[in-house]
Amino acid sequence: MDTGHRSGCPINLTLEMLGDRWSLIVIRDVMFGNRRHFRELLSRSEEGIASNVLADRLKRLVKNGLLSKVDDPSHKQKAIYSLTEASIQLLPLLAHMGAWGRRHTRPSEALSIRAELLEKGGPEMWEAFMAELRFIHLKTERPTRSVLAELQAAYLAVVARGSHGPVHSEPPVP
Amino acid sequence: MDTGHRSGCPINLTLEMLGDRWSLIVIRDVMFGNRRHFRELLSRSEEGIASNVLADRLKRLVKNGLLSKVDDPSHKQKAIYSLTEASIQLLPLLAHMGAWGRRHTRPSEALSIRAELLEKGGPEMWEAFMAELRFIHLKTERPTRSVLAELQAAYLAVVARGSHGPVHSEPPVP
DNA sequence: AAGACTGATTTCAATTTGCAACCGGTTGTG
DNA sequence: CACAACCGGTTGCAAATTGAAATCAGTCTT
Repeated sequence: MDTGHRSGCPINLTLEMLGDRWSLIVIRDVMFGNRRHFRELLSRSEEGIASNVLADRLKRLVKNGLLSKVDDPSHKQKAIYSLTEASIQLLPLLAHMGAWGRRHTRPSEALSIRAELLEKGGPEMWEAFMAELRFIHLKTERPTRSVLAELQAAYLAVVARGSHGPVHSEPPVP
Repeated sequence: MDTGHRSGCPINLTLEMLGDRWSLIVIRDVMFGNRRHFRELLSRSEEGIASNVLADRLKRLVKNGLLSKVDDPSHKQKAIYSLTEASIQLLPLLAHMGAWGRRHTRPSEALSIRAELLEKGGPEMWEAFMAELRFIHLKTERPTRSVLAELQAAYLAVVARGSHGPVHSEPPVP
């Protein structure tokens, strides 16, 4: 009865699914940057993922139920990637990861502002964000609060204030 | 001014430090299993890390300030690895990871019980655990509550109750 | 002195990564 | 209609990383 897993520990199983250098970067870009197409994920990310690695990760993430893929009706060749309930529930994890990174690494100021906001907002803000993500990706009812807009506004304010990293019309993810 | 990093995003920097299949497993074993020596980490883990990979990860983790290494006075060749404040602060992350894995993967019941307890205990329990970890690894004052003992007891109770995975005199980490 | 135990290192094959070029089909533009 | 730009990938290849097993020299126990 070999399941192909190293162990049944929930932390280990999570690590087997997401424990590499790119999977969570992709999910972060979809979640915070609302990148929904292959090319957007490929070229509009700070980190510069290679196209073959991106293709492989998207395949894996879809297979593992962390992303869903549908055809874009407006363009026969386009695919739209969406978060699933499972990946939406990764938000607290990403928030903690951002908070930890802000304390224990040397992040750029501009790219930290969202992590800071998300940490200060706490679980209440996370719930609001998750509700918004369900609206965007799972077509549930539109919530009143837009955390995405709050984060975006905060980022733009920091960038406008000084020279804190690269300026784009469409900002990078936190 | 190339820092050698892909980007200054706190999530990315955290991923550069911990985003691989083994680093967090090692920290988990030190944290929840109180494994402090090379051999303990090598042979008493469910997942079976290879010795060269373990040696490399320990080196990296020490270099990055997530573990500290001191000589064991009782044995000239022994080294004792300890958590640092930075890695102790990874506890909420590991707790979330366990909670997510419990919901979205198929973990074994016995190995899930600690994740469940840690999730139910919430931030209050995490703080108590972190205080205990500071006592164990950073020699701060002994706290009254021992979360480690609570988790251990719960695990042993589940194992005793039925055939839920392997039985060891020293149980694996959650 | 024997033997087990310590934290590793070595060797080698297999896998994964990063990089660049490329692909056939689709779309918007002149 | 011609054509360039764009679409989600694929291919080929070198370099780096990983995994498994054997090995090592110093240390402790008996």
